Amino acid sequence: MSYESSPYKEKKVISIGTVKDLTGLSVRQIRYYEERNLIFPARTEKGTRKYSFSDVEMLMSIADKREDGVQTHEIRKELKKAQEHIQKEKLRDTMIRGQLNAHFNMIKR
Amino acid sequence: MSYESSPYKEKKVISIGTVKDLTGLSVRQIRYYEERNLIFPARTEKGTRKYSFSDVEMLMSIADKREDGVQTHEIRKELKKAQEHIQKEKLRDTMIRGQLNAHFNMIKR
DNA sequence: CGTGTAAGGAATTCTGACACG
DNA sequence: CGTGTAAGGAATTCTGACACG
Repeated sequence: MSYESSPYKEKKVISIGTVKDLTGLSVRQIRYYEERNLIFPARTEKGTRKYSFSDVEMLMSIADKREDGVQTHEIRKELKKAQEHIQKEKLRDTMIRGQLNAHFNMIKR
Repeated sequence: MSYESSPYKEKKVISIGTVKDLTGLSVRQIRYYEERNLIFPARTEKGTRKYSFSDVEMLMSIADKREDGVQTHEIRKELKKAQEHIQKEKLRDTMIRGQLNAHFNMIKR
């Protein structure tokens, strides 16, 4: 109950025009939400943006919040909080693993 | 042990240039394999091709076979066979379901 | 058969900027 | 703040065709 792990969901392969079709947002809006650090598309060597399905979902969530009058700055804060939460979870997992390993090593020797 | 069901794998959102990068094939080759009915990209209203991750995987499999000297015509035949097999599986499932439903209905009444 | 390439045109994407409310 | 738009340029994609082995 923590990780999404479809290999396809995170792959950055969708160009901005397709993202526009998928989300109903304008390319202007899509680029602007990037400027506000809400999404982080990859770039090809030539500089064109590539989005993942995950990015598309995030954009739809942003669109919902914007419709409710939430400002990008607020959305940014929520996002940061969510990311910190994930970091803490990872750290906790790492530490539990460390403890378990320590125990096993004690037993084995 | 029958169906692939990631919602993302089948969605046609990748343009031909990205498919080229993903597969290492030339756009000429990618279009040619379509002409030979080995892949079936979608088209946008403007006519540009859109591929799914599934298409990308098929292309990689085609590339492997071509390297082994298999002609597109042969690959086409294999593909047709595989598709017929899937059809039969679906039919069998449908009939089993029908039988089961018939049984349940008998019991219920 | 399978692939490369040049040709011409249409559609896409990019950036930086001005406009508006 | 959030979004539209016109501007200029670069890169993408499309089709039909000729070339080659």
